[in-house]
Amino acid sequence: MDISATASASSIVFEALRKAIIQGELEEGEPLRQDEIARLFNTSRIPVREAISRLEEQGLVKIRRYKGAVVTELSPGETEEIFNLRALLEPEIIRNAVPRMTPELLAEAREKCAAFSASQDPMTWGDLNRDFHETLYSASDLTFFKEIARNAIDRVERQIRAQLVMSNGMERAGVEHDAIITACGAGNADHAAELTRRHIQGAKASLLEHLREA
Amino acid sequence: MDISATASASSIVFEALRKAIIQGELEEGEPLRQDEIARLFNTSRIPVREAISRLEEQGLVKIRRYKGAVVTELSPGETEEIFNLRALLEPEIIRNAVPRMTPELLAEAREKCAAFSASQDPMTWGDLNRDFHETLYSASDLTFFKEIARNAIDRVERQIRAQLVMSNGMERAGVEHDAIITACGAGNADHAAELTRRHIQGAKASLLEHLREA
DNA sequence: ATAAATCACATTGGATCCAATATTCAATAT
DNA sequence: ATATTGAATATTGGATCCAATGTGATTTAT
Repeated sequence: MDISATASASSIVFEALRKAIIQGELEEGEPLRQDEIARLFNTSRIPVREAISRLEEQGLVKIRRYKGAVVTELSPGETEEIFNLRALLEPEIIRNAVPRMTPELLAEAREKCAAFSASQDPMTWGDLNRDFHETLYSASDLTFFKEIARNAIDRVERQIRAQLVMSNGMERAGVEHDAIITACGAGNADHAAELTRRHIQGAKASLLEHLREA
Repeated sequence: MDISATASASSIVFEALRKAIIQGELEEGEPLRQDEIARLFNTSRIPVREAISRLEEQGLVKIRRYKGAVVTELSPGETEEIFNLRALLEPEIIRNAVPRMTPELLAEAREKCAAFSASQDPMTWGDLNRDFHETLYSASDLTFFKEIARNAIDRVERQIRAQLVMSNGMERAGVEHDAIITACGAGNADHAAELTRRHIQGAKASLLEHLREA
């Protein structure tokens, strides 16, 4: 079933560009050339333009007429605001998710958590971190909350990755992940939510401190 | 300055379709025919398709490949979730806005508030209501919060309008607006935030009750 | 008469082409 | 030498055309 659900060219390009942006392969402020992208995907500029339109609606790029699209740049103040948004939304997602977590899902999340802490390769930290959180969130049925949170995370994913590699970012994240999943396992939704909020606020604080130094 | 900032065809079509959807001119589930829309705006299907791509990213339409786009339908559960999202975000926007409100802005908001309560034409209630809230929010500098809130409101604008015309919707909204703006005028940000939260929760409750009846 | 198959039409997805604007760089004037 | 103008090039926005898929009516077989 679900035959012929092949993705359209436009959605393939969209997902690929999204990934390239949040992974930092495309720098902030870097222009997206339609022709170049079209050649890259063996397609025409039409699907590329639809993909770029979508990216702008997601806030990942800015379009200026006849000038093209560039990867959105965030000021420290804007970064802080998005972390505050996350600190408001994601605890609610966790609170909703905890009573819906099956033993299987908890086991999977523990694996992801361990994989994150065990990884030695900084290139994978961002993905493993996100993978862990998304696994927890997947138990929640708050589809819109998750949609917004996903977009908020997308917008600051680059900074999250930066935060992980700096000072004791990984170490602290690992400890906090352990605490969150313990609370989830104990079925303590409120505590898991509060830990998630602090996890996000903590990341924000250390990130902003780092930005101030630089 | 800022000459030649003419809007592209695609953004004109996007805004027009967005308006048509949130105002209910296009029914839930109604298909959007690219050709028809293109003719309507004296343009080709290309800008129309970019506009529709944007609308999907905003959640206002759903696209199914080779079948086209239809106006998104919301279940009562989804409607409730979006109101809960609003109840989380909009109080924060107000809390942030209150200390930034100038006397001029307060005066403008009072006018909008009065215009809303005074209007006898149900067709205008939705716009006047939104106009009032947006005026208050405009004082806030939480651009992302406002962006998300705007989208959340877009998605349930139809239901908000329905809620206003039913039972004592207008009357209650008028009273609650008065209380909110009084708190804003007094500089009591926390109280204004709490009143906003209750305003949204109240609208949600009466809307859901109405949906259960029908 | 009914159900399956087929064909014509409608609609969307994508490619190619043209127009409008921006950018670059050389030529010219001061 | 530097600033300015203007042409050549690059890039985006939009129109038109073609291919792929869906839809609905009609035909045909049972």
